[in-house]
Parts: sequence; C-alpha cells; structure tokens
Amino acid sequence: MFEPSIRRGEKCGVAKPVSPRGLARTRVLDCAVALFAECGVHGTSLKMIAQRLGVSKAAVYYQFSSKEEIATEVLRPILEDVTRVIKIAEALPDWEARRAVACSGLVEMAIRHRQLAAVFVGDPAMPLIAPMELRAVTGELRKLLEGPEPDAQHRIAVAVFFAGMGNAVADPLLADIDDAELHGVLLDLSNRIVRPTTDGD
Amino acid sequence: MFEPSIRRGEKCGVAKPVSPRGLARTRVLDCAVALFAECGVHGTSLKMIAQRLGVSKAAVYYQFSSKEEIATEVLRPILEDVTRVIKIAEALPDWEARRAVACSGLVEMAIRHRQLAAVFVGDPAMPLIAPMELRAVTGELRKLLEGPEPDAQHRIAVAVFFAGMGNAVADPLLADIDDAELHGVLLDLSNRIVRPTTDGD
DNA sequence: GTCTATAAACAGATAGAC
DNA sequence: GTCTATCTGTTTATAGAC
Repeated sequence: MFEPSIRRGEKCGVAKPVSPRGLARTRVLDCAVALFAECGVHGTSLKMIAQRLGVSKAAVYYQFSSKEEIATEVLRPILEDVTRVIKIAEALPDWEARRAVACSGLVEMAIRHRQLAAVFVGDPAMPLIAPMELRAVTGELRKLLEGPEPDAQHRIAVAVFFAGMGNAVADPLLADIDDAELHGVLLDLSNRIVRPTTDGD
Repeated sequence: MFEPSIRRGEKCGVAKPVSPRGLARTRVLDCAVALFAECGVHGTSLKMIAQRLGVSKAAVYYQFSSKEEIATEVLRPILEDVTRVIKIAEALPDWEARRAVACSGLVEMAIRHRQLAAVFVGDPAMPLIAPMELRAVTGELRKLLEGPEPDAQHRIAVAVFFAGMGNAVADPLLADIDDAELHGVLLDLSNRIVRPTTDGD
C-alpha cells in the first residue's frame, strides 16, 4: 500500500536533500490523482485519501491546507502543459499550423496525464477548483482546434474529440492498451474528427 | 416504491387527475436532472434540490425515500431506451447491421436525453447508483459498436465516440445548437469515427 | 511530522406536528 | 402533503499533545 519509495538508507543517484515535505506531498498528490480519477473530485474525501495512504486526516492537512489546494496542485502539471502548448501554437502564422500543434499537443498531454485527463475535460468540480486559469486555457485550446469562425459541425467535432479523448485515455476498459499505441491511434483519430478548416470536405 | 398515483377523491377521468404526487415527483425529477448534469451526482445534495424547488428537504423525502431512488428514477428513461436499442440491434443477422443500429440509436438517445447523456457516459457515481443493469447495457452497447474481436484501434475509437458524444450534447458551449442539427452532425461523426468492421481501411 | 481530539458545517434520513 | 425538529454519520478543518 505505502512504499518508502527509494529512501531506505542509501543514496539513489545524486544527493536528494531528503526533501522534508516533498516526499509526503508527492505521495498525497499521487493518491489524490488516483482517487479523483476513480471517484471524481466531489466523490473523493480527505478521509479516503488519508485511509488509502495509511495515515490520519491531520497528516494530510499538514501537507495541504485544504482539499482545494490538493486539487489545484494535482491539476497544476496539466495546466502548465496546456499553457505551453497554447504558447507554441499561438506563435504560429496560420490557423492550420496552429490546429495541428494544438491537436498533437493535446494528444500528447492526454497520454502523459492519462489518469487525470478525464478529470480535466469533464469533472463537474472543475469550475469550482479551477476558477479562471484552467477554464481559460481549456477555452483557448478548443478555439485553436476549431479555427476561426467555426461552423456548428466543427464545434461539435472538437467537443466530441476533446471530451472523448480525455475520457478514453482514462477508461478502465482500455487500461491494457499501452501509451505508445494509444498515442498513435488518437493522433489518427484526431485527424479524422477535427479536420483542417480548409473546406475541401 | 409506493405510488397511489392517482388517488385523490375519485374521478380522474379526463380533466387533470390532480395527480397528487405525480406532479411533485416530476418536478423533483426534472430538477434533479438539471443539477446532476451541472454538478454531477456526487456534487448534488438533497438540500440543493429542495432549495431550487423552494421546498424543504423533508418534502423531497416524501416523494422519494432516498437519493439513490431519485438517481435511479432519473436514469430510468435512458436505461429503457438503451435496452430497446440493444434488443433491436441484437435481433439483426450480421455485425455491420447491428453496429449501424446501435450507432444511430445511440445518437438518437443522446439527443433525447441531452442533459443526462454526460451523466450516463461519464459520471463517477454511475457505478454506485446503477449496480448492474445500466453498467451491463453500457457494456453491451459498446460491444455492438466494436463488433466481434475488435482491435485496439476500434476499441479506442468506440470509447472516444461514446464518451465524446455523451459529453458534447450536454456541453454548455454547444447549447445554442438545436437538436436536429446536432443529430445530423453526430450521425456523420459516428460514421467517421466508428467504422464498420470491414477492414477496407 | 504525525498524532488525538474536536469543532463546525453539512450530508442523508426519520418522526411526528399541523 | 408539507412542514419543523431532530438524529446520525461524514465532511472539511483546527488546536494542541507527543
């Protein structure tokens, strides 16, 4: 259930300052990710996190001052990744190039945060735990995928791909499929669903 | 559980049976649908339902004996629809025909239960509130879409379409798109994403 | 750093008044 | 039928012992 990870009596590479809270914080975060993915944010209590970790609730509260802080920290890596993708995409000259970058970036991100992707794209608690930043970048990303002045068909396609991919990577029924294969198939799907804005269609 | 349903004084012939509980029950159900869609099942409390309805919690408990009963009743129409689609599809001779029926049936169902679709396909509370029936039919439906001995690509495509469509129809950003147009685009998408098992691809 | 103990608010649910 | 009042358990969160 809980493994001291690496720190046993030995150095495991460089020095590693033993990180007074770093380790415990990481353990809490990892546990929270798993529970958020399984039960949703609203369906996960501090008690559940503490119990699965084999510690008391107070021990968790020592690391984080609130449930919201845990959720924020859990989502932070994904937020940073999306922000980076948007930055890169927006620097490009034309819409089609932006779309391509946003598309592949989104797929890569979904694979990297496989457990969390479903929380990011669809958890009902998202508007509450991510007041502005995350909602903003989500909107930006979708705009990049849609391109300028998208018609209904395009907007729907983007919505389907966005939510569909986020849920698919975390789908327990697809847990046996490894990251590499999933990545390839999703990229292919993204091209089938979210087309370039050239209306040769 | 217990519904005298129409019992008030007597005559309930034509003119509005006054439906002693029917109306209130329906109002609770409608309210619950909206809140489940907005906040998720775990994120919706009896208090929220009662407050939005302008009544007390006890008034809600008079109509339903538990939150689970509310959730079950809310999901019932969708369960019945899916069951019907599966029945029809399974009666067909070959896999391709089954897939086609399952596909169009699923789209139709998503449009009909636009608010609830996202709850059905992705709410973390689903495994709890729908012990066997709903999970079973969901699995059946996905099997019909996948066809016999599906490869990874096919399974992923089905997962993306299933969750993607369920979330898209309920997406607030797509609320301005009317049912008819959404229906058409989704049907088109379903053919682009979930292909027949003939591997002419 | 982690614990016990506890506060305060809120959840689901029931009893009984009107 | 709907309400007030209440019960019980759980939730988030804090204080202070070790």
